[in-house]
Order: sequence, then C-alpha cells, then structure tokens
Amino acid sequence: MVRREPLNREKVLTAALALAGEEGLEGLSMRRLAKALGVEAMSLYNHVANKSDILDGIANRVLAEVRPADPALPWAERIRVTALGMYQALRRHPVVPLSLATDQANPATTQALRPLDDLVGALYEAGFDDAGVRQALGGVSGLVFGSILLSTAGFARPPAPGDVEHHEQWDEYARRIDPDELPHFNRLVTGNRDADPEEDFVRALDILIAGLIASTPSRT
Amino acid sequence: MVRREPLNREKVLTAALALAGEEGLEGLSMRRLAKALGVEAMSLYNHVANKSDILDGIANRVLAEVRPADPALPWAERIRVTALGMYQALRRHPVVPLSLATDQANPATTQALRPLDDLVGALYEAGFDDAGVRQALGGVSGLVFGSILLSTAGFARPPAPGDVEHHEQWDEYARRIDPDELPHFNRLVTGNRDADPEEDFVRALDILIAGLIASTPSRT
DNA sequence: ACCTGAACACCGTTCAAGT
DNA sequence: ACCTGAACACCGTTCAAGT
Repeated sequence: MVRREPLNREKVLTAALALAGEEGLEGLSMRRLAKALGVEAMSLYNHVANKSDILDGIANRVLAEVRPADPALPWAERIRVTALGMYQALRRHPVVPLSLATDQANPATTQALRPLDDLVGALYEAGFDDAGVRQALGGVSGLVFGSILLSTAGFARPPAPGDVEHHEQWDEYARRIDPDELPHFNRLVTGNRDADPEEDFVRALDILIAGLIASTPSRT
Repeated sequence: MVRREPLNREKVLTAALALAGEEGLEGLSMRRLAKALGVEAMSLYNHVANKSDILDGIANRVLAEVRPADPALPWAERIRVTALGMYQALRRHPVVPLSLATDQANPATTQALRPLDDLVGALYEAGFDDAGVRQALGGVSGLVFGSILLSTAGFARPPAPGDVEHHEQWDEYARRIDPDELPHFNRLVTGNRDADPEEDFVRALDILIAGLIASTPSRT
C-alpha cells in the first residue's frame, strides 16, 4: 500500500492501456485510471497534459509494436506484412483505432507513422504516382481500420469464435431478420457460425492486394 | 415560442441529425438536443427510450437513404453502386459510422440492413461460398467504413479541398515530419495538396472490386 | 398524455492549498 | 516536486410531481 517511487508518464500509460483493455474506451476515465493507480484523479495531470495526451501515448506505443517488413521483400508482400502487423497490433488494443476514429488521439510521431511510411514506400516502388499512392494507401489503411472497427462493434460482422457477446448478437440478428425481406443476408447469417476475424481480414487484404497488382501502372 | 403540436419521435430524430451535423457526435447530448427543441431534457424520454434509441433511429434513417442498385446490373457493378451509395450517405452524416463504430448504435432493421443484403446477394451471384461471401463483405464494408472514419478523423488521410481544419492538420504533419525518418510519407505529404475524398474512395473501391473479380471461384 | 425540477452518479479539468 | 480537496461546467437517466 505504501508507494515508494512516484508516478511517471510510462506508468500512467501502462495502466491506461490495461484499464482500456478491461473496460474499453468508455471505461477509461481519468478518475477510474487514478483509482487503479491508487491516487487521486488530479495527480495524473502532473505526468500527462490531459486525456488526449494519454490516448496519443497509447496509440503511439501500440503502433510502435508493428514490426517493419523486410525491405528485401517484393512490394506487394511488404504491404501484406505491414497491413497485417497493423491489424494485429490494433486488434490487441481496440482503444487505439477507436480513439483515432473519434479524433481523441492524433499521434504525429515518427514511431506511429512508421508503418504508414512503409506502406507508402512500397506503393511508390510499385510505380504509383502521388495520387495513386494516396488512393491505394486510403484503400489499405481504410480496410485495416474498418475491419477492426466493424469487428469490434456489432454491426454487419460475424462473431469471433468463443466471443460470447458477439455470438449472441449474431444470433439475435438471425432471429430478427425477415428472410423474405433480406434473403441473402439471412442465408449468410444462418450459414455462418464460427469465423476467425483475422483470417477473414487476411483474405480481404489479399483480394485488395490482387487488385493493387492489377492496377499497377508499370505492368504491361 | 408557443408550441402547438407536441413533440414526437420523428421530430426528435430530425433535430438530432441536425445537431449532430453541426456539433458532431460529442456535441449531441440529450440536454443540448432538448434545448434545440425548446424543451427540457427529460421530455425527450417520452418519445425515445434513451440516447442509443436516438442513434439507432438516426442510423436507420441514413442507411435507408441508400438507393438499391438496379438488379439487372452485373454483380460487380451492383457492388460498386451500393458501396458508393453507402459511402455517400454515411459521409453526409458522419455521426452514423461513428456511433456504429463505438457501438452506441445498432440498427437491426430491414431498412438499415438492406444495402448489406444487396452486397451479399451480389457476392453470392459472383459464385463465392459462405466463407468467401463473408470475407468479401468484410472487405467491402470495412473499406467503406474505414475510409469514412479515417477521412473524418485526422489520422493518415489527406485533407478535403476547402476543408480548412484538415488542411491545417495536414500542413502540421508536413511540418512535424522528419524527412529522414519518414522519407516516403514526407514525399506523399508534400506532393499532395487538394484531394477529393470521394474520388479517392471510388478509386480504392475499384481496386478492391478488381481483386474480387480476380478471386471469383467460377472464373476459368 | 405530455412535460418538468430535483436528484443521483458520473465526466474532464482548474486552481489554490498542502507536503 | 508531487499530491490533494473543493469546485465548475458538464453528462445520461430516474422518479415523483405537476398539467
């Protein structure tokens, strides 16, 4: 119970990541975070500027986990590896895509932008011009973030295996859907029990990359 | 100032959509919404169950705006039209993708799911099996939502033309980026001024659809 | 049937005061 | 240098009371 060392920024961020992992973004409040650290809420402001600073710090840490792809790989493979690395890191910590999407975090650091730099480098190497790179980057990053955000939320996505909450939600969909009004969706929902979100993401990513290869300007 | 007719659900939803359009999701509070309607916050509960009910109603209305694609069109074209329709409707009302991503809305109505049903129908027609449809649907819907959420937020996306806020943010990126550490990203940021988010989305969508066509099981 | 005021349990953040 | 208590301006929602 006795605190020898004082708090510091890193400890705050670690506790924030843990709390967000348990309670989600809406459960991550300055007051609850302080309580988890055995301190009053106002003490946190000695180590971070405000809540956005915490979310920036978290996003930064998580994006820094993404291992850079081997530069010797062909560009399409580098995109695959980097996008998957982003997906995995962000999916381990869904607070991050959520706080980025809601504009509560905005980590403009080298570490955080490194994975994007890798994607951009691969796309330039593929032969796209500035506009093409911007569009293709929007496609890849949009797919990564959209897949995570939709699979974290309940809308329009199959459940993860063992994820009871999502499973129930999917079942409720199946119950509420009028098969006459939504015949195809009904077929999909009844025919799809356990699915692995990451496997589904990789499949969608491979489809996008196949399209990128087909759109490469330099191909004959 | 004198209110003749009493409030009703539709009026509440209309006002909520307008308020969210002006102030964003974080500006849409029960108290502010009530004030905009010239009423006390607690009156709203006579017409909607709670805030989630409002967000469901909003999402429902906006998704119902998506016009169904002509069933006579080839499957790839139907996907293109429907996905673009979703993008346009959701982009006019960014509260909707935001409240879906944060799980505050969950509209499981026929109207809201109709566009997804169209996508699923087109994918079955293309020849995908259940898993393939689920994966391809995840790709298309992930791209739609991710593109909107990233373009609405400031992270990793070029600014819309005339969108001062984003423009400034992009400029700040350009200022803060270390060209030696993020050479490719730096090249992209300095070489990209005005871009149209919708045009970029369509381009990314076409790339994904090209990949879908190439992945179709029934092709020779 | 519809609206309201007071209240409860929360937020992020500031500021003056403590050690 | 770090922590705290009280306060301010907010939230969503409940409940009893008004018309």
